[in-house]
Amino acid sequence: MSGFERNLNIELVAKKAKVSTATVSRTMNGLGNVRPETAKRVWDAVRALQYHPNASARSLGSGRSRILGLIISDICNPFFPDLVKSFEDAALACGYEILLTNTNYDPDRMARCAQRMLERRVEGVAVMTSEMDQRMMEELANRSIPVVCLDSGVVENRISNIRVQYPHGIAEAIQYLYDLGHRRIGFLSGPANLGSARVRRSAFLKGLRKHHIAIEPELIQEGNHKIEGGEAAAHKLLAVSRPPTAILASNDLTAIGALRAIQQRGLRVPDDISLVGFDDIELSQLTGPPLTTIQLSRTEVGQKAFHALLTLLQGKSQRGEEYPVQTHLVVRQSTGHARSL
Amino acid sequence: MSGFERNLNIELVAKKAKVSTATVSRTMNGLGNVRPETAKRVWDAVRALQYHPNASARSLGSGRSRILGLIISDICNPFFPDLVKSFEDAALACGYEILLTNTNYDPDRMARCAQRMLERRVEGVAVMTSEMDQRMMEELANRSIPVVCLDSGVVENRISNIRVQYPHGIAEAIQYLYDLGHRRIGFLSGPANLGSARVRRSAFLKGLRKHHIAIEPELIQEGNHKIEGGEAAAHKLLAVSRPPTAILASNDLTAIGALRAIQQRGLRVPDDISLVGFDDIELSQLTGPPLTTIQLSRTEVGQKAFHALLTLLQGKSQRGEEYPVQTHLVVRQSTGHARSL
DNA sequence: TTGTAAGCGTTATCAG
DNA sequence: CTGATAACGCTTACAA
Repeated sequence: MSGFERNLNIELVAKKAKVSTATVSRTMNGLGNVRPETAKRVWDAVRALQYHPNASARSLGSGRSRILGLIISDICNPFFPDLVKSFEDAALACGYEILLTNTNYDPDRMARCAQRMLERRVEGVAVMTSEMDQRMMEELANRSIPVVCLDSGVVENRISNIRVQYPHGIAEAIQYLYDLGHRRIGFLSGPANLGSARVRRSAFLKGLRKHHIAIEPELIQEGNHKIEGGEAAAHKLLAVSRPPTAILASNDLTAIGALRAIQQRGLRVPDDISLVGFDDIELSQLTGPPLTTIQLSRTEVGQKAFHALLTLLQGKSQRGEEYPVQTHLVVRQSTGHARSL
Repeated sequence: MSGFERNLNIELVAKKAKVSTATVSRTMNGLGNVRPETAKRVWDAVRALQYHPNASARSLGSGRSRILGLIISDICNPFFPDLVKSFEDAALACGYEILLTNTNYDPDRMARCAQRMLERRVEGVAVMTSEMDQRMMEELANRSIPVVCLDSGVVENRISNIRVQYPHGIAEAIQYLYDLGHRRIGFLSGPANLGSARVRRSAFLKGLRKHHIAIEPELIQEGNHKIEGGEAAAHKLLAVSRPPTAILASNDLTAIGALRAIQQRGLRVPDDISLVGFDDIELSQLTGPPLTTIQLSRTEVGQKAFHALLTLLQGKSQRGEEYPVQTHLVVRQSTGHARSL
């Protein structure tokens, strides 16, 4: 039952099934041009020996790795698990393996990620982070590897882009706050060096202008997209001479930090101040009070990223495309009427 | 600057550096037996061509994949990201690549995970989930692949185990509740078919016995380690004729569900009822009130899992070992004195 | 220190 | 429908 030959390979299977290695290969790859009887003998041998073809040899022989790269910032950031899962499930369903790498927000590490992708000869890469650098893009392009980015803005040959429609959700949020009587609205931005954070910020500014609300620099504070950063930034925001009656945060973690800061100062949400997050991570339903936030479906991003890649991979057209993903306001309990002064 | 030959390989590099392919290989692998001058020529060529060795060919040629498998249940379960990250960081630092797979709590999918591992010829596997099945273990054993499990209990040749010391933390929690005057302590278990859930449950029972507290079946309800399950189970627990004054949950998600149920019933935590979670996921600091919980360091689990594998991989000894990971109570604000009746 | 050449386990082409 | 056999790109004795 156990007791095993040194190296189980296609030849042993062929021998056992009394066919050539070519026939084993054809059978296992379902190429169809094998007589059913023969195929059965092959499969019996495969099962009996518990044979699993060597993926490296397969890649080398066929010239196809059947691997897709997925680059994210940090799996511990609650934004990513859903995205990873949906991308992976879609890819697996199409017979692709995933090479998942984390940049940890570090350009050096991003370079290593890219290198690992190249060494494994991935057939396409989804870059769901903004640490992407130019040199890496070139190396991928030189090798004709399709890429899909998140919010990069560029669409070229073999480069597609998932474009999150920030303005829509943010406009909804500002309109909602405006209707509740809020006129002084603060913003807790993400780190200035982060592309998506900049886009969120400018969508916010545009929203204010639409309502003819003057933009006051002191009402915009920079966080780091983490709880601590949001907490610190919110403290600054609350310390100004005329603090805002409502705060919009660049992501939910920032909002949660703000929630903490607000409560530390003895203020209540939403009675004293309204708070709106961004992303709608699981966590935002669980805070006290549950967070009003702008939803961005990570599942949708992951699925679209995969399909964008698949299209580039199978497509006759090399042209990249833009895939929009909508955002919209989800009202929960962290927002309410502006307190009359 | 761009414009690229069809297939960049070691031979092109050798040609450019005016050496043999063997020398390129030796240089890039840092085997040391290359004259510095020669090495420089090689590296120059590598850089100039932007050469990245083909990992598949490498595996095939050397007979070593340099890949470690990591099997988890579900990356969206907040228990796992920390574990994955610490395992991965440790592995990367030692030059190993990771093949991460999710079982989604599904035995069929677990089988596919195992198959993918086998095809990729991973050098070791960390099975951090309990869907592990016997057949898979045998296939791995047949191929002499080291395995490290989480809470499996078995330690054999080439099989190590990370043993979480549940009893310690649970005893601490019960002692703590006991000192606060609690005598009726309920338990929200995990799914009965989950190994680690069963271990947690029996550690709880043992803790009760130590304090001579009678075990009442109606004070033990089964959840599913998710929020909804905890919520439903807690409702059952609160509906009995003499409800408990304190509840211990099998994991934090369950406790969070319980928190919800308690509040839905107009009760307050900890004034009316005390609540203790398990795991100490990030989230447990963010609930209202912050959750008293039993900490289990996922980072430690991930690191120990990797080192267990490394030991098995490098070790002269084939013998598996047991690696304990301690748990301990973290008191926050969801626990207080038992309400006098 | 360097080069030559035989694998490694597949796939794919080409005959039969 | 099936079988030989030449790639695929690297590593690693073995020779020089």
